[in-house]
Amino acid sequence: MDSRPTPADASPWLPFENRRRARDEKRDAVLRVAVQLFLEQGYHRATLNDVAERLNITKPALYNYFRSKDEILYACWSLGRELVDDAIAAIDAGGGPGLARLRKLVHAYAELMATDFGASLVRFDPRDLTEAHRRIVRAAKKKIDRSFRDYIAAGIADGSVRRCDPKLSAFAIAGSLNWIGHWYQRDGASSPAEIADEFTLRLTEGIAATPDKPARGGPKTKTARKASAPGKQGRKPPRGGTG
Amino acid sequence: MDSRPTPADASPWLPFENRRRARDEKRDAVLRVAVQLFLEQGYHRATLNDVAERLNITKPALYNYFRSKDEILYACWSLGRELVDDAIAAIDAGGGPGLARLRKLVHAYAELMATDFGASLVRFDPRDLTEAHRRIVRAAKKKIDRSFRDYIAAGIADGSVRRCDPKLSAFAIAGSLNWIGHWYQRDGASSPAEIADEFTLRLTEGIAATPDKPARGGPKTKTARKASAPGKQGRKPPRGGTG
Amino acid sequence: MDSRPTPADASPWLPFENRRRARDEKRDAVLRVAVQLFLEQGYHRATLNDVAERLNITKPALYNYFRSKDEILYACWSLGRELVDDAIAAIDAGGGPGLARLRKLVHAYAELMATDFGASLVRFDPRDLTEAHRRIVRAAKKKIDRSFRDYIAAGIADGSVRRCDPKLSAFAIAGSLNWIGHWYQRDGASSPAEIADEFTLRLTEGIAATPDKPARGGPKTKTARKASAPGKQGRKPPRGGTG
Amino acid sequence: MDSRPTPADASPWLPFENRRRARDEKRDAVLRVAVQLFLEQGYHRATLNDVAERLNITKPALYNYFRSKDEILYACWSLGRELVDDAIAAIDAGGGPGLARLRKLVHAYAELMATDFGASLVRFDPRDLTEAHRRIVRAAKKKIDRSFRDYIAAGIADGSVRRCDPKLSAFAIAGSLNWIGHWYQRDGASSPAEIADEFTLRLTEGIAATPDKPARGGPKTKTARKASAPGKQGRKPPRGGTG
DNA sequence: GATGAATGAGTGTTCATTCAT
DNA sequence: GATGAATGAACACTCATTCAT
Repeated sequence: MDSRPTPADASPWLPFENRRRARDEKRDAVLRVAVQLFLEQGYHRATLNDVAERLNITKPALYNYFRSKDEILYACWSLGRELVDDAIAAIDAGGGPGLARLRKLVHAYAELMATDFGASLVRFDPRDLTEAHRRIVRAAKKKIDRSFRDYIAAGIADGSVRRCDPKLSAFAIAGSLNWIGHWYQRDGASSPAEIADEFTLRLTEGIAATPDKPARGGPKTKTARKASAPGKQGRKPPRGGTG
Repeated sequence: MDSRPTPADASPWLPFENRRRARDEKRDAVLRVAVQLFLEQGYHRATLNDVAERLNITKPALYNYFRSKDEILYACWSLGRELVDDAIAAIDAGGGPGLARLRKLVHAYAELMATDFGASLVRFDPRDLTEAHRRIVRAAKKKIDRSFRDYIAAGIADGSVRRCDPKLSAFAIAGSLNWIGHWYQRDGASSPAEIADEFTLRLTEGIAATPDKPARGGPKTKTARKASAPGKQGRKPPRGGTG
Repeated sequence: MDSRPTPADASPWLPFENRRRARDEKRDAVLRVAVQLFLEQGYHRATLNDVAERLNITKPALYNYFRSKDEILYACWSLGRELVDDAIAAIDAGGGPGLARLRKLVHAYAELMATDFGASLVRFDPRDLTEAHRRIVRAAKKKIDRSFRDYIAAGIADGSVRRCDPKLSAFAIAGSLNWIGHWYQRDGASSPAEIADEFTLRLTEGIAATPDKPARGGPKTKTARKASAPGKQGRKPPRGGTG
Repeated sequence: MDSRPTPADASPWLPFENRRRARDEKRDAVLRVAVQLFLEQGYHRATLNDVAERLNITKPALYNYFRSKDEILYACWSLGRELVDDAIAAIDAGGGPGLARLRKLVHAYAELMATDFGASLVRFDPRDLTEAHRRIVRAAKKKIDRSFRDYIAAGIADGSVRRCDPKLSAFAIAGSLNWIGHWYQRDGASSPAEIADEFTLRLTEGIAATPDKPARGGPKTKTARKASAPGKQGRKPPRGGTG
């Protein structure tokens, strides 16, 4: 048995396997493995050798796809960013009252935080990037923050959200969500969908105009909601909230 | 102008200065500089040479006070932990309804997150520590988390807090607070006290039994609350909530 | 003039030379240079830089072949051990009376002590090795000692050796031989073969059953025995016997 | 209980003890501890801190008695040398046939090899000394070797020793003896006196003019010779002769 | 496209030695 | 005489990166 987190067949370089998959596929494989390793061991402790080893290739081969270690880091982050951007774009496209949109974002963001690339967004240290990339990261984060605030402001305007400071509220909500990226573990007690459901409810009930009466579950998930009556204590985030 | 964050006179080794301060004072100076540097540049990028240089000593001199780099890291973290423990002890000693205690904790914790040693608690990576220290860290974090939950549970019992899942709520609150350690900057728009006041209000209003009517300001701070009417947009967290 | 003991062409890394020799050849070259340097300067005084320099490579390149300095030390020792083991195996395979086998061993061992890898066996300090390797070393030494004793015991049994304490006699003989590793120098007055001949004679005459009548020269060497009549003072160990 | 090899009271700096002993006494104490540590751990692994610690003093205090670490090493060696010189002087003063004197030397030398300062002579590496000291060491060793050869030559002249090559014989004998310094352990099976007796017998029986008839025991020791008939297997050197 | 081999720059750590007190 | 503190010089080891093949 192979106890490595990534099943060996995730690597397009597997020996005895067709080695002619598209370049992009290989690039993606590098990122999948890298993001995992970076999260698992931390960027500085994880060596390119580790990455290469898990891919059944050698270290210099990585340089066919990336120019440097920090470029890999950036690419990981970038993939995570795309996910958030897509989510935001979809929500924006959907329209609806501010509170609904906020809830959709919270839900999507929470789920993303439970993915490798999503967690990249908050667990990687921008100081490991080049200045150029660092600037891009800063801008992207600002944009995401903007969305939170905009939805809240819109909600206030359309009456779905109580009067409050959008900046600060966005801030508190995002902080809570970001933290998920630090504690979530695949083998934890709660599934990403469950966590997302709960956080959607909890993080918005405080600012909803009509407290306590969201349609419970907001953006529906196909999640098997394992018999937890609303209002009852049921959700179980795996570890302590202090990280 | 000296652009270094620590004013030079923070070092007991300053040339031409009285070198006879106590050993503990020097040890503390090392920690003050180290925690700063670790936060500023990240643990791995900050070298012991950097630390020593800022103290006007040489690298090996550090080994008079600490046995290894990771021991310095642990000592920094340890100091932060003491601060939290003291705060919790004081609150426990004070008694009062669950909600009041929760607010005190939120307030104290938020303020701590704006200090170097406080931020250590959430910004240092336990994987940089020895296994022994890592275990201590884990236990301490669990204990802090416990306090959040206990206060909430007590609040529910005494009627000061609405029925909710203590675990999850503690989780959301602590997540939001921890995040402060990641974005707070000394030169930001809001003072630690202001941030603490706001977070105390916002993070607990959602679960208070009688929403919207906290005595506004919870644990009073002597903070000059610069004319910001409740409900109006006044608080200014420096950067986006997405870290 | 190049005063270095190893002629430059011993290095497969010589500049402007074909660099494509086999990996094992390079590994061996490292060992050849390392053992030399370790004997010459002592393990602690010899740095990996020294080793690398003599090989026209850089220090980290050594890590392609060995994981640590002490692993190099062990590998040197290990090569020496193989030589002894082979000699013993050959003698065991050959059979013959105890005394004859003892003489063969003394002869072979003496000659080995005059080689770099042979001297490793007695000049390297096992305390520089890891515990695991140290155990192997101890076991190997015990096994060699065993052979000396067994041959003596066999000799007593078959009448070729006088009655004596095999343990102690083996001890005295081996001690004398081991010491060769400490004083022998390539540029000394006696060749390894000469030394081996003499020691074979002297160290066994005391315990031979029929004193004074070994076939003079025991295991014949093709050594040019430079006109030294038996009984006359001819052999010239380079330096004093006190090391 | 104190498990350290040297009883604590060997240190003139022991707390609560009269601290006013003579300077030389302290110097000697340093040497006693140093030689022990150097033999125990090896010169390079033993730090001056280790030495100081065992003496209940601090590292710089050592510099009151010695100018450098290698001077301590030399002083240890020097003490050992005195012991041998004294023995030789006594033997020379005593006169007697060559064989008798040789046996006295072998006996005395063997016993010395079982002492810390005696072992210094053969276990310390002269390359750790300054060039000046190294020269002294070389000269001293030559002189000792000279004595062995002289006694043998005298023995041949007076008929007590069989015709042989004095140089080589001295060499083999001394080698065997030196090796004792490498394997002797205080807690071994044989006492120094027993070892000395045995080696005196064995190492000279081969070259005695009338083999097998030494007055058994040569230079008498008061050693309790635990019932071991001559010629029978009785002596038990603790470990293998291969070091 | 991939690799084996090599490197340069750096990092924590050790330790004999010095010096002001 | 003794110490606490500091230092300089080294050293083993790591790792991202390069390059000839």
